[in-house]
Amino acid sequence: MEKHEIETENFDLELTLTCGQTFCWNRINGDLYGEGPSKFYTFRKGRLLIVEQKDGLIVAETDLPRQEVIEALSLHHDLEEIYSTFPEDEKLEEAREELEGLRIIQDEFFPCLISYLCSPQMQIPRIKQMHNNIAEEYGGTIEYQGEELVRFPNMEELGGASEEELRDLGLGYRAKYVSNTIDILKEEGLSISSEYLDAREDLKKLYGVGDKVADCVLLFSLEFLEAYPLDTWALKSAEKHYSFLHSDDYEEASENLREYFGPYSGYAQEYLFHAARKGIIEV
DNA sequence: ATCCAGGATGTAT
DNA sequence: ATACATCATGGA
Repeated sequence: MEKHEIETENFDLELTLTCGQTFCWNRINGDLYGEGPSKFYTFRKGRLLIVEQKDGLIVAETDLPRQEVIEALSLHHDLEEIYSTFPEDEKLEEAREELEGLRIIQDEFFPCLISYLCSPQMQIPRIKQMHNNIAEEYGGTIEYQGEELVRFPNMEELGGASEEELRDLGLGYRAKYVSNTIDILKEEGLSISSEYLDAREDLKKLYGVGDKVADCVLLFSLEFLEAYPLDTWALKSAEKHYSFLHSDDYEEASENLREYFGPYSGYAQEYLFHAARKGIIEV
């Protein structure tokens, strides 16, 4: 594998990978959400990508081209430019200061989609557990310095799994979401509009994909940075701190929040979501 | 035991 | 359009 060194500013690898936005990365030699060295891996295009941070330097080991590493970690995002589009907002600035270096990263479409199909009514560590169960059962492993690294399967590989088998991995009723969605993808394919609102409707053609899951996939994989996923945390937070934007109707609340936070609303959502979860701002 | 977790679907109104 | 039950599973 080649080694790439990439200088970064305003990037916290540990925070970015462990905040709950991605289920596609693992910690080497430890639990992603637990203790262990700040060294992580994922697979992209079937190839291993290992990353660690040494101060302002990102060191990557991979056979992937350098540009792929940059895109995987969203190192091409200009955070100052993004921040400059935010409204003057006390809660957001508070969250942003506490979460310095948190970026929204871009995972591969298929593993991202599958993990968010598993997300309804489920806690974040358990979604990660399901993701890894699927990887261990249907993907492959590569040995790296004595440790078995798990690779998430592609659509063809996971397509062989029955609903019953997926259920046995702990997916519960979400097993049907995964197996039906893979059937749809294999039989009909899916074209996704470049327009945000249309893209969300496109994704909702998949079984088990509603507004929230669609927004997550759009934000965390397809780089629609205006997407504002409205999960229970975001809703509680919006209800408390942004009651003038809140609505019980998803589309109405979404529209209000996106109007308020601007073209990079997804970044605002991520800071507020994580701040709420960590208790930085009360919910 | 009862409740709840990054919600979505099916059905009845 | 809107309301409501239902959907698995495990941990608190």
